[in-house]
Amino acid sequence: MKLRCRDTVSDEEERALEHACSGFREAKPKEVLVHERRPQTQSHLLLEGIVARQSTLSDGRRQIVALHVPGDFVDLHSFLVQSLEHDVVALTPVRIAIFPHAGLRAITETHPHLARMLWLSTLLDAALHREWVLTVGRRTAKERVAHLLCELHARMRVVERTTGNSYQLPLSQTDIADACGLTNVHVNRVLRRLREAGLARFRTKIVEILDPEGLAAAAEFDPFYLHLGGFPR
Amino acid sequence: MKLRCRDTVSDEEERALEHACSGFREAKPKEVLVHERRPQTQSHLLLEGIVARQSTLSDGRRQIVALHVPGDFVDLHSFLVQSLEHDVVALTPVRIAIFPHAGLRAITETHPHLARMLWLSTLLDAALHREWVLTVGRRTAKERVAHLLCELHARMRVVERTTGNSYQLPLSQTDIADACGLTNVHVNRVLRRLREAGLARFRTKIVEILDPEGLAAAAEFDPFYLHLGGFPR
DNA sequence: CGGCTGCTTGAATGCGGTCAAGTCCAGTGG
DNA sequence: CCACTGGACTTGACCGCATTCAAGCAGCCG
Repeated sequence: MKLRCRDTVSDEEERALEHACSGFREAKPKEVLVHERRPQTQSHLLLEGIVARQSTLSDGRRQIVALHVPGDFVDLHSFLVQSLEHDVVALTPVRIAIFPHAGLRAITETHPHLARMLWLSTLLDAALHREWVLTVGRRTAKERVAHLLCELHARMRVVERTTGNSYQLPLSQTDIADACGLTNVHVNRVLRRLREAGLARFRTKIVEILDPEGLAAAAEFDPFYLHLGGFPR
Repeated sequence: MKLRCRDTVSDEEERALEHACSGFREAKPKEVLVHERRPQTQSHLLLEGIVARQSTLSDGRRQIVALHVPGDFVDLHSFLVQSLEHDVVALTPVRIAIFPHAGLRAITETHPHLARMLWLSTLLDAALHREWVLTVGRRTAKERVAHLLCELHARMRVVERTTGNSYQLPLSQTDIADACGLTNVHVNRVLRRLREAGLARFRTKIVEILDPEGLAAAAEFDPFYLHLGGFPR
């Protein structure tokens, strides 16, 4: 639970955070963990698996607005906005830690530094959102998929879910398409092109990055926006 | 400065906030207020005018990732992430209030409720970002432009910058294009179609919404994501 | 006056979507 | 054991929305 090491977290703060956790939960793929527009009284920290935040237009067009890997606070923001404007859905089997809002609120009253760290984690979410706006707004299909593979590689590595240049990514091509603002058919074609270009491979739910520099160049990926550097807050 | 009335702000908190403001600044269109990747020591609250946060790919493709209207804290997040991954640019003549990070940090130590309000404002930013991901990822060109006009109308109304169903929007069509992930040429065509359909008009830097319900329907616009409802935090 | 920026419109191009058919499984049940 | 089923992946052919390229126009300013 001490995954958030962009700044030092004291033992006392770690205990305060553990104290705010009321329990755990598991869920299966496709299960909706949080429904949009329903008042929430707790937030969720992802321990294992992958979850998506997604919105759907009336005619069924679906967009994944964020993907989360283990260690991410999936809906910390519900603590202050009460109800979400999107669904939170498990894409794989997941394990989750639950944090009632009352406890989070108490932390903001008594542990300002820890509160800033939590605030920071929502700011990093926002930075990811902005990069995604850039991606779906201006990058080509090939760049989008390549960028997503690079981003997830970097984020998975932080939480030690990679083995060298490959990592498990138990998503369907349709999931990737909905994250990139493309169709599953076109994602399939793009993945083939990436494979044929010797850049990356995605099969049997495993991503292998064959040419890290080449893939990053093709995506114009620069991990700066992940703000991985630590400094005192 | 008491624009943030989603929850009550006490006199004492208002004074604390005013105390944290170190001064003011003006800038002309196209001026870069904050450069990406440069360490920051202060944040900026927009008082008058419109600013954009934008990223640019190496070949010049530009994406506006956020637009700000008076009353918005443009880069409050620099307080915790130190340097931004995007530029902050004035699109019109602007007037700005400056808040050194030290003062903001002090607020988090001594005014937990005010700190939560500031945190909330960054969460609302993130909610806007997510809606934009949905927009550029899944909406058609016509829907995108219509949605932007609706969103800005709602946001401008909150800060009393509207007169009935019209408001000043001193942006170029290229700015709108870069916000919507389109080209200026196509935005021009879409605006014509919106006008011919009797939905909205945008000329001489003024937006007139001729058919609010029709425009919202065409955009599938629902202001819920703006989280305008107030409740205690 | 020229020069610049932004708006407008037309014609051609192309990226990604749509539609459709077919393949490859893992799971299920006869 | 194999037939059946459903879901995800793959590939091809065609289509269309938005881009690109280009030209012309309007307003503003030195």
